[in-house]
Amino acid sequence: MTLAENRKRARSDSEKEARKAAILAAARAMIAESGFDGVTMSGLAKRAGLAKGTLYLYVATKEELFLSLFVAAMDAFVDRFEAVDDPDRIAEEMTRAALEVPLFLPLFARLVAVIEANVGDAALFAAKREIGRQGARATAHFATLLDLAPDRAAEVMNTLMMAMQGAAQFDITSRRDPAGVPEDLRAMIASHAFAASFPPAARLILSAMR
Amino acid sequence: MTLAENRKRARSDSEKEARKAAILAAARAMIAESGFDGVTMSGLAKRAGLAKGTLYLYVATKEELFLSLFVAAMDAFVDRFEAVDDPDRIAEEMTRAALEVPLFLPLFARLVAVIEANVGDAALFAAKREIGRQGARATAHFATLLDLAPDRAAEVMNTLMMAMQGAAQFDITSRRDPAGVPEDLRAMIASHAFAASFPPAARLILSAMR
Amino acid sequence: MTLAENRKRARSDSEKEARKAAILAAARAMIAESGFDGVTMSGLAKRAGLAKGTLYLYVATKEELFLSLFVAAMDAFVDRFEAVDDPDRIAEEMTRAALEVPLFLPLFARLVAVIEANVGDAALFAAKREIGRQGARATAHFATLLDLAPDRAAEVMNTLMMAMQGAAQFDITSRRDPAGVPEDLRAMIASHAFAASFPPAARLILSAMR
Amino acid sequence: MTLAENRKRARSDSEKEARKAAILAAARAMIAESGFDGVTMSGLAKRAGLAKGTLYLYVATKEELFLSLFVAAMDAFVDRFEAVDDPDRIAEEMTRAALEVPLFLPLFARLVAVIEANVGDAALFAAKREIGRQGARATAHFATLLDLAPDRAAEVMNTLMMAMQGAAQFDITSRRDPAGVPEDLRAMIASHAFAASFPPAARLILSAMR
DNA sequence: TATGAATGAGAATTCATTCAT
DNA sequence: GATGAATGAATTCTCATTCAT
Repeated sequence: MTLAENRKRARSDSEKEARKAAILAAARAMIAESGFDGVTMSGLAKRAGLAKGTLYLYVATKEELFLSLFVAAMDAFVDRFEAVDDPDRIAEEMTRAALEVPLFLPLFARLVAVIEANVGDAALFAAKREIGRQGARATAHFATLLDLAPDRAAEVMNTLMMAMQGAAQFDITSRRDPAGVPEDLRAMIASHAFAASFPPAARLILSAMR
Repeated sequence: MTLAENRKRARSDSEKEARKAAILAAARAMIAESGFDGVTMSGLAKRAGLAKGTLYLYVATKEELFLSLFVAAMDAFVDRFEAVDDPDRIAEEMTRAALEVPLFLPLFARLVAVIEANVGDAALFAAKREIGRQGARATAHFATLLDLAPDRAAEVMNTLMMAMQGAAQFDITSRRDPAGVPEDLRAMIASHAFAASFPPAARLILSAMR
Repeated sequence: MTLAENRKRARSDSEKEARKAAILAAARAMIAESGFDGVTMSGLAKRAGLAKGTLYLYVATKEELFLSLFVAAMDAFVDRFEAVDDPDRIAEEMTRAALEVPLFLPLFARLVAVIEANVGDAALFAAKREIGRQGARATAHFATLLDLAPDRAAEVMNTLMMAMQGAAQFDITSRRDPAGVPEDLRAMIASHAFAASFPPAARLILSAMR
Repeated sequence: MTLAENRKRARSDSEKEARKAAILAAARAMIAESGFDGVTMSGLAKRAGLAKGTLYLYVATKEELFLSLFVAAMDAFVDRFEAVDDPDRIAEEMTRAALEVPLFLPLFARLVAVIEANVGDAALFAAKREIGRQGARATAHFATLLDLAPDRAAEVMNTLMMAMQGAAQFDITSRRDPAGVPEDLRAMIASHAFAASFPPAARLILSAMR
């Protein structure tokens, strides 16, 4: 392998990654602006400054793109979780992290029923592996934090993540119709907001440790 | 209700309800056969022995239909939950009920991200009210069973339902690809099955009561 | 024929006519409110306080209904034209009458391309006869007014009615988009208003008489 | 353009225009065969040898298509009008041109009540501009031909075009039911044929110039 | 006569994805 | 690699009209 080849390949690789990153960024912007249904491949191509065909050189499928976004968001979420060092603030910090990592919650809520349902096996399994690794990372930190046996830590962590999944769902509903909600349903729907629903659930689950 | 019976006009209210029920039944059959995406309004009309236009007299939208199915399933689920009388078997009985009420879990998993996302406000709010009532019913029984204060019961019940929502999601994944799963992912995916994931989570949550 | 029968029949007939008139009135109101496309047979039935099936006992077709409305409007228009007694004000009075008889212009504009295109032969020919009579009535008055030979009067009258038909068309356009019209087209579109376009054309045509 | 030629991608602008022209041609053929209502986007796509989606790259709406056809016909009509050089034959030549430019009359008759009613603003305004230009062209030639002041020429031209609009409407009726017309209406309906109704009207209008 | 449940044809349209250039 | 023209499957939903009751 010559230096020239090397350089060329390297340049091309970094260019590719830059492109991919630009595409993901454009996708995030589109989602923020017009929601998940507002993302179309044509629109995304335009926004990323690419031709439609070119986009497909970097992204195999729209759902695969969402899956990439989720994996990245999950990664960021676990990063933040690993930074938690006060065992008494786990529920609060998980809540904050979930709310603050962009798109983490809405992507999590759509992960299975929407995204996985439209993704090829290869991409799905690759993502599963990565998500598994991230889960293990979180579980390990959790075990350290609370000084738990690995199995026990996994059990609690799983329960927390299930509850978070559920809370992510309810959160979608609670964002619907800022005002158009009938009086009698307002309180119920407001209570579905992630910031309101998840912390008590997490605390309850964590309290089972004592 | 047979095709022949269907043919006659539903003049009274009870006939209309019977027709609506027949449509829901046909929908359940279609889902069982070809999954949620396999349900089309034309196909459903044919299967129910109705003209397309007639179907629309009873069902405004495919998603509204799914919502009706979920409300019915939720009702059946709560009925079964109310029949539980042994406080030590709550986790097991919830699991059984969830698995045995037809379509309860897959509808629950799709409730927000798929169904609610495509339903008109009116139908959504009506369903929310009904679901709220059912939740209250479950909570009341739960409070009796464990002799809890209403607030405390609601908190635990909410947490259980969130975890069940999450477990319902993971369950979808675990049903994917009976065999085509790579060796290294098999265990993980198997562990996502509702029957495997929910009971320990439920037990953990309930254990926080003691 | 007994008195009783007579009464019954008479009552029934007058009831029928009252019904028909109520239907036409309801149709006029619906058109005024939501335009021609806003008129649906269901909506009309509801508005007229009838069941859909009952409506069809009085009106064979939606377009036949519009045709009835036009014939009535044309009748009113000719009535007003017959009241004109100053030969120097023909153009002005025709314009006023056309604008003031409710629905005359929009129905006239849609008469052929929309209404006749969807009407059965029987109804069409009946309407044609009636319209022919009304035309004759107008022509006769016109001949008197200007002291013209019948043929000559018919020729001028025909030309006036053709121009009025055209002006009725353009008038529809000019009512479109009160404000959303681009600057450069505003003058043109405004000049298409019936009140602006028809009088000079009528005057020009009438001037050929001198 | 044959089907085979159609198959290749229209990359350059001129290729695109050729494709658009091929679509218009196919539409004309369909109208000739089965009337305006016989034109469907699917049918048109098939006939033009294109996929439905491809058709939509070139034509946004069926009505927009008709509008394009009218603009083209109007252009051809004005071209023919500009070739008229004998001021004494204006009425005759306008009549011939209107009858001989394919689809000019039926499109003109449907222009407002049918076509414009179903076209988006953008397309409508673009067409209006073009039609305005063509009208100006006709008016200029008319002024030259009769040596009229521009305003006066415009006034007469407008009147002629209004009458032509009206005559185009009546012409539709007169083409209805070759034979099924009742005896007593035959003469009236025959007299509505454009060739019969427009020339005297045009002559009358033009006679006002002398 | 009145009712209103049932009918059903059908046409428009979108957008993810492919592939000729 | 990049481009963007071409593809086409697949579904929704309306509403005038009919007809069983």
